[in-house]
Amino acid sequence: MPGHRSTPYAILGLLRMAPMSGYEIRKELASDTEYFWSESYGQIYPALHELKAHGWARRRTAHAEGGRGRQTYAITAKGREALDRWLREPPRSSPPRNELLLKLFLADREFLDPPEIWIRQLLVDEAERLRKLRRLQDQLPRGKHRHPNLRFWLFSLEHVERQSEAAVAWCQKTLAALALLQQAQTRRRAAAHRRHLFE
Amino acid sequence: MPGHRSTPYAILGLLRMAPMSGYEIRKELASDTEYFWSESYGQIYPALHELKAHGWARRRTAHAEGGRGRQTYAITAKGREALDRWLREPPRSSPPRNELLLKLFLADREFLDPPEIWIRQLLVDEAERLRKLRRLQDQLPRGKHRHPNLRFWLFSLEHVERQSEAAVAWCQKTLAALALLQQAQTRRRAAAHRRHLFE
DNA sequence: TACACCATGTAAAATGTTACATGATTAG
DNA sequence: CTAATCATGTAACATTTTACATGGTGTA
Repeated sequence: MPGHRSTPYAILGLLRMAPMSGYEIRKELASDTEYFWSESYGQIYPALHELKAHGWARRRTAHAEGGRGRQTYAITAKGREALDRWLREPPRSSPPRNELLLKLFLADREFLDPPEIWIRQLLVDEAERLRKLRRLQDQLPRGKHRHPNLRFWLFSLEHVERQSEAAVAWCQKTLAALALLQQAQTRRRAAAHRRHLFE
Repeated sequence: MPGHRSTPYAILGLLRMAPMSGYEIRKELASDTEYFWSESYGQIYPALHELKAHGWARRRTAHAEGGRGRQTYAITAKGREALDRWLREPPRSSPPRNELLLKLFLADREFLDPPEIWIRQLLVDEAERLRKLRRLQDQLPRGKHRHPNLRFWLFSLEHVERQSEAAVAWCQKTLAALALLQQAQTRRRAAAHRRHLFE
């Protein structure tokens, strides 16, 4: 497994919890880890083939001859070793890319309305995310979920929660600041209009 | 300019502030926007050629015949229009990918030391980032920098600042929780050791 | 029967980083 | 003279998304 790509390891990590199909992996990633990790089918299926080719996972074809049925993958001993090695390496952080902040940075004076709409939208989204997150945090400990390391999962969710809270607070403060700027702009324009009328 | 790639527009945005060379663009992106945006040379130079091909930027070859000298790019009227259109579109957000949180999620019970080291490191990094950020926020308003929209730049920096603060708080809380877990683990192991001795 | 969802996969395009090649200019 | 920095660029590789193709299974 060359390169320092994390996709195969993310999948391997899920397989260590339980044998799974590509479709199920997708679902897990779209629910349990949606706040900090995701993969598309275009990544998952090729990665599963690689894992099999490396002997890190075993494939079992459930019912139906000819290979079209459901394919379940299980981690192997070699796979466990590889996963352990990877888990011990320090996590890599990706270069920051936040298009909203870039657009704010590049925006022109007098360009107030679009940012206001985006930030309002972000506020709605983050508030909704926080609600879902807190519901999940509540359900997790008492729920049907038996994650091998619930405690660490909760650490991860708490990180996301704090990021979301910070985003909400920023939105509120920035919307207030924008409202003041808009008032000033409106007054300036009205004054210009009056000057125009009486000239 | 096909696709919804933001690189050419980020560059165009810088060119609207002042004509610049590829090298200078790199430097701006590595200082002014380092906290929320960056580009590598491998992106910048091809993008500049595309901008020129689209008539969104004009190139002037400074001194030296033969094309090897410094190449300065300036935005054109068409470029301004394109940038304006792009700036009005809502920002796209990228799917979340945080390898630290993924590793925590995948970690095994009893696997306490590596996460502790990573989080300690993150705490150091975020604290340093906060210091630099706050120094920048202080210098910006009174400094030599005459950004066309200082106010919005500060909004962006404030977003990063709040994210950093949230990260620092999470690190501290999580380190404390980990320390408790480690103590419990040590006690468990000592007990096992005593059982072993007296058996 | 039709619709929703289960399920696997590929190809192409888009996107991005890294390493390298090349040479000029400037400060000590 | 030498090292650092200025400066432009390309090729190879790595990564990721998107769109498409294909068909099964359960249920109203």
